[in-house]
Amino acid sequence: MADVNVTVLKAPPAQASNPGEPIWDIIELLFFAYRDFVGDPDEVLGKLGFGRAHHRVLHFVNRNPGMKVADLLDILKITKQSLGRVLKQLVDEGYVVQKEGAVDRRQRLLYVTSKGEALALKLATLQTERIARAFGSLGPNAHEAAYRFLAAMIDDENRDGVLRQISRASRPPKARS
Amino acid sequence: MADVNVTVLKAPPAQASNPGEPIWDIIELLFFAYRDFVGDPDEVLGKLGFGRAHHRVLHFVNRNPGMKVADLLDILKITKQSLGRVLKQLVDEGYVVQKEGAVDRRQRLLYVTSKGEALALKLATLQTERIARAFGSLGPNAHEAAYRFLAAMIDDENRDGVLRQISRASRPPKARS
DNA sequence: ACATTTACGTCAGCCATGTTGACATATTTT
DNA sequence: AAAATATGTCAACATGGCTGACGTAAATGT
Repeated sequence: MADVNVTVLKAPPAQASNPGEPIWDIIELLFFAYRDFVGDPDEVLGKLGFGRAHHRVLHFVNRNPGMKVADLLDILKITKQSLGRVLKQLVDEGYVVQKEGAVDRRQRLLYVTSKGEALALKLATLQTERIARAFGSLGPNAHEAAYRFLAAMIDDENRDGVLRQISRASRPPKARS
Repeated sequence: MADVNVTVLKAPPAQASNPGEPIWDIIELLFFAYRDFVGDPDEVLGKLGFGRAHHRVLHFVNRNPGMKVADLLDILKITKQSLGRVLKQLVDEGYVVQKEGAVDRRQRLLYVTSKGEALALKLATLQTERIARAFGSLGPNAHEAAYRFLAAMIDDENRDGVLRQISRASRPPKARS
């Protein structure tokens, strides 16, 4: 029996949002919540000589095996030079491999190794524990509420693409010869 | 009549959370939502030669007029050297002023100028528009749901302090001679 | 009264990770 | 054959974290 917190907090918003006035509470909560959220993996990453940039690359490669470098650049919205630096380290240390594309041999399709998958899972588990703890302290529809709120916060132009990518990721192992 | 989006999206979570498995959708949505959220102010800041570090300092000084430097360091969790760099620029360019503490004259209490307040408000308004748009596309209790989710995501040790700080911020103008 | 602690500032240098710009190489497309 | 595409690389620079050392003024403790 895990130590699950099932207390349903009755926390009211700090303010009634007057029209036109900044929504200070959500602005600040996003800052604090995100900082704690991304802070969890830092200790593990630090021991390996990696940073958050490595985490992001490893995460998305793990979730989208066989993705192109260009796709990764699109998701991360950084330059290929910035990506190249951290990607090279991940490849050199055996967390990621690049395979020549079968159909288009210019492509270097990205895959995690088992070592990389293990690390990605370890980091995701840390973050999942925080999320699960939060959901446990809220009502039964907490997951759906969080999903809808976060999805609605994404740029209109990106939202559909992101949601599609999230739902299809890690479904078919994208069988490759 | 503003162009308010009142469509209530019926977006289901991408996955039923199997126990012990990473909650991939929320992990990724946090990444994308936060990136778009903090991206809004960047253009404005860039024109002024400022970055996100300046934004954070300006934001919290605006919200907590008269705060001590030590308090700001606690909130931001950075070193005084890192803070000093951006704070000095904000002071030099007339966005923030430091006043000697009346009771403890070692303290340099921080206040935004009217120029600083105007910028803080401009940036907060950009982010508020995104949040309001999101809430508009969700149900009537979206604000409370988001508040509770984000609060639950904060470290247990910090949560009460953060919530207290959020609720009392900008209430009393902290009258000062 | 004097010693210590506290609040803050500063100098110097390092690191991680973002940027632009230019150029190279292999491969596919036209 | 020429042009476009996918990727890599070199060089230089900016931002914003960090550590360590040191300084100064004011408050606090004995």
